Amino acid sequence: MPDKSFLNPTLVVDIVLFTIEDGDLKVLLINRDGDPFKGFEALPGGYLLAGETTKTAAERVLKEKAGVSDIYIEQLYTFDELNRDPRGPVFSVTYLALVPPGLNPEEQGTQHPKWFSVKKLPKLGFDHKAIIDYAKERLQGKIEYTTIAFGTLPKLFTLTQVQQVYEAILEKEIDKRNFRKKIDQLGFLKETKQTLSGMRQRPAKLYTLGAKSKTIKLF
Amino acid sequence: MPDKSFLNPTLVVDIVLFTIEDGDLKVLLINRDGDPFKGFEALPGGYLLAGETTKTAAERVLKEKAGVSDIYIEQLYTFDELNRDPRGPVFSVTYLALVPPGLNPEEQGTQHPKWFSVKKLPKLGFDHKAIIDYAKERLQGKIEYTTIAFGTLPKLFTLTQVQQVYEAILEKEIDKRNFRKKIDQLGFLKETKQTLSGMRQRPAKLYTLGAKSKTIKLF
DNA sequence: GTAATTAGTGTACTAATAACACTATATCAT
DNA sequence: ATGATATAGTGTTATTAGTACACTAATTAC
Repeated sequence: MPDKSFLNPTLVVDIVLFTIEDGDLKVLLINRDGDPFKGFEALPGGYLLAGETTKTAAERVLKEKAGVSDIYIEQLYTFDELNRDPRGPVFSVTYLALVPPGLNPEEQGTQHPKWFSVKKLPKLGFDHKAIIDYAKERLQGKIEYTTIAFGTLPKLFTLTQVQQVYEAILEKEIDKRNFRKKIDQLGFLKETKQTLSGMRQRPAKLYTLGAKSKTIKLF
Repeated sequence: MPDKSFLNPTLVVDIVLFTIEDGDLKVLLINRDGDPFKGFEALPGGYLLAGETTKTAAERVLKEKAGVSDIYIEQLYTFDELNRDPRGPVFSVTYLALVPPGLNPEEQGTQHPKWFSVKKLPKLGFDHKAIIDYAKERLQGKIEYTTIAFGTLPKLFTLTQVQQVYEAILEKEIDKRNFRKKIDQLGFLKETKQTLSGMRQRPAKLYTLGAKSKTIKLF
């Protein structure tokens, strides 16, 4: 066991919760009501409780602060710059999480979290800007060879919605026919008999994510 | 700051140091001379010292236990199962590191580390088997789109050596002409005027890694 | 019933990948 | 010296994947 010359930093978790809204990748942030970085926005996060792993703690924080559970979550990176918190060495085990759109976190959480487009982020406390950038890179990387993108979609979705997710995350336009051709030949989507009608246009077929869909080579 | 109901686990670093020897991916392990897991092999690792980040600590441990420095190293994952250490909650921030072959760690380190092929690992303590598996997956993934493989090669190397590294890491054979064609069209290797002679065959040209070589799309 | 809006579809060209075998140049043995 | 051995080095063809591009279909709104 470590003696006095060893360092045992405080450990926290911080979560980068993304969603796609209006074709834009958005991240959930909470305005800090105390020092340090009072008045700045910051990622939802917190300390570990006894008996918690970092993942359990991250899931609890998401439930408490954003009212979400049972969503896609994966460990991102451990940020450990010694001066990342002015109070002393606080290492942050960070998580990347995804929710479908339509969630109104302001009504759910206790600290009034809000969605911000990653394209115009406000002033952020700590190293949270770097954490969000890293999370975005991870998401952009993994969308190419996993089905992670479907974490931002409801259980039933249209092909246009899928394409919009890819376009928002990759920040580029994709040709509709080529996109559908590739989705089709990968064969991990299951067509349902339902359609999405009520729009002022032709109804779109609804799909679900099939079984064999974790590490297929995508784009 | 956390009060008594918060958990502040002990933090350690563990390093998965790989090399390629005889066409095989090998990992450096140290036989444990104390409990827990006395007599089992384990990854080199240790506690943080005051003023260290996890990366600094990992580099120090590598220097102390394997006698290596200035090598490729990247953070891998933070393992935090509550029962991964029988003594209590000990979270491990793990690193993936690479060295060129030819290093004899047994003569360098104080605790007689040895190379083991990842294909036939001995009994390992803690969750170190899972950590090595994860490191291997990361390496296999990153070799496809980065130049990480060159971390296991000396500054000057032949194309055959490069191919052997790819074959060892990906655990499959690659066609020589197709391999060289792709390496050539990616254009991040610089031919030198030196050759590797003294073998009982035609001398091979020696190459170095060029500048623009971090995130090129490879295989 | 006509305008507006998004859903849904195929073909031709280009680029990347995969399969495949021989010649070149050194050392070694005699 | 010369022939055997061992690895270095090199092109072509066939297949597969990726890219560019424009019209018809089905619904709702007026």
